[in-house]
Amino acid sequence: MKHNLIIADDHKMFLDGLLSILNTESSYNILYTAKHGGHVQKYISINTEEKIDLVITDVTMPEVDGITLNKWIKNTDRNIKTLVVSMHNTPEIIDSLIENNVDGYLQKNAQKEEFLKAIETILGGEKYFSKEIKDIYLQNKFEKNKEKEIKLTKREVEVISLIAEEFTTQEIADQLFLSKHTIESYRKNLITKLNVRNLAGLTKYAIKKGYVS
Amino acid sequence: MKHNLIIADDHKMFLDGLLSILNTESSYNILYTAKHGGHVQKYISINTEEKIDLVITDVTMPEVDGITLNKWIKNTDRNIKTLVVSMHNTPEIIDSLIENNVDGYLQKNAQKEEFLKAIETILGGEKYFSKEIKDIYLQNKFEKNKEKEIKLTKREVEVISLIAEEFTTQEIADQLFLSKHTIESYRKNLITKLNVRNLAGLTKYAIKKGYVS
DNA sequence: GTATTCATCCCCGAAAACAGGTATTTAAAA
DNA sequence: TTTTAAATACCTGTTTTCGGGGATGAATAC
Repeated sequence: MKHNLIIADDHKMFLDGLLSILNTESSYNILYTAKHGGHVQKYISINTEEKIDLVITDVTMPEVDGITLNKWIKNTDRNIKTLVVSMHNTPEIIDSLIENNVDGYLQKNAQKEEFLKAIETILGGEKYFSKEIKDIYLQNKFEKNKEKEIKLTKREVEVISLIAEEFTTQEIADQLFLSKHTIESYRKNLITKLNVRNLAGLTKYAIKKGYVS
Repeated sequence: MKHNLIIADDHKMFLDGLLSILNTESSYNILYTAKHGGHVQKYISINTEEKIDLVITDVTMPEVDGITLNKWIKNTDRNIKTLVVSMHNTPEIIDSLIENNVDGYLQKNAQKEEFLKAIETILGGEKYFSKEIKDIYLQNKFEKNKEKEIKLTKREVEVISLIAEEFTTQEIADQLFLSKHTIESYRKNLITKLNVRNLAGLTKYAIKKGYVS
């Protein structure tokens, strides 16, 4: 049984290349090609009865881009797979697409073999991402996690250290020549910032970080 | 200049042996021998002007024993050295004597050479204890320290663990199916027992002991 | 040059912790 | 068997923490 494909890309050259690859394979039936996402949306909306297996789309297109198109398709209940093919691969684009359940992502400079493999994989129900894309995605994820790493200011470290050394708010205020309200604020902020519940949590954090022994 | 000695021992055989050893040394002058401590006390009390350098005494004697005698001698201002010689060496006896500033302690089965060495050492102003006695004393000290080590009961460990896991008193009570008053008691006892000031201290202890990570 | 972060200070009310006891029952140890 | 230790529970206060706000000046970053 043939699979029905739709292709959206505003670069004629790339579109032709892709078509020539797909035409060597007898199992793919190109239903429709479009220059931007809006056309694809319209086509899908009209042909409600037609089985559409896969939409291959570029990211950068006039009017309705690939990101929007993918999101739109995944919001239908038609079980249409999506394969995004792009020239520029920013982490933001990849992130957004994966967040919206895209089925695959390739760079445009991919080889014929990889295109066919990606399409096959996706039609088989699995996801396909090129190695480069996976790397970009993960690298970005790690960096974001790093950003999420809680950074305490000098003062906060001072305060949490003294807290873990069993001093009360008032005592810490006296030692640092600050108002007790200030220390209270620090304690409160630390509890929120470090996502703990109380002194015990603060103390554990301080020990883990080596602020106290 | 000869040193003046007094010997107290209710075992004639040992007394004779000791005398024979000391008589081979021309520098010791045996002032007096007694069968129990009371006689020594009386002798010392009466002869206030006489220089008495050393009292060698047994521990187990009728009426006034060696421990009492040592204590009594050390309470005078006569600077009289004491050497205790005993058959049975319990840590309690050794402890008590050292506590009361005894100058030496030997086992009765010591060799002639050790006796002489002990006496010389003591008369020279230093303390002398046989190796065995030192070992018994230290071993006992270590054990007592171990006893002093704070031991938490099973329940206390449970409670301090939960405290360090940032649960409140009420939450811990609920988890252990106990009254919140009970947990409050535990928290309070722990603070006292572990000599800390607050939750932070309890948490640090729990971490050090590996109750939480 | 404006937005954000840092350091600082303040208020309030509820909840929890802290300090200082006492008391009962049970189990273990001396 | 008497004493001691452990586990449990309660009472009365005071202090501290916690969670929710808001505010301001100075420095830093974009």
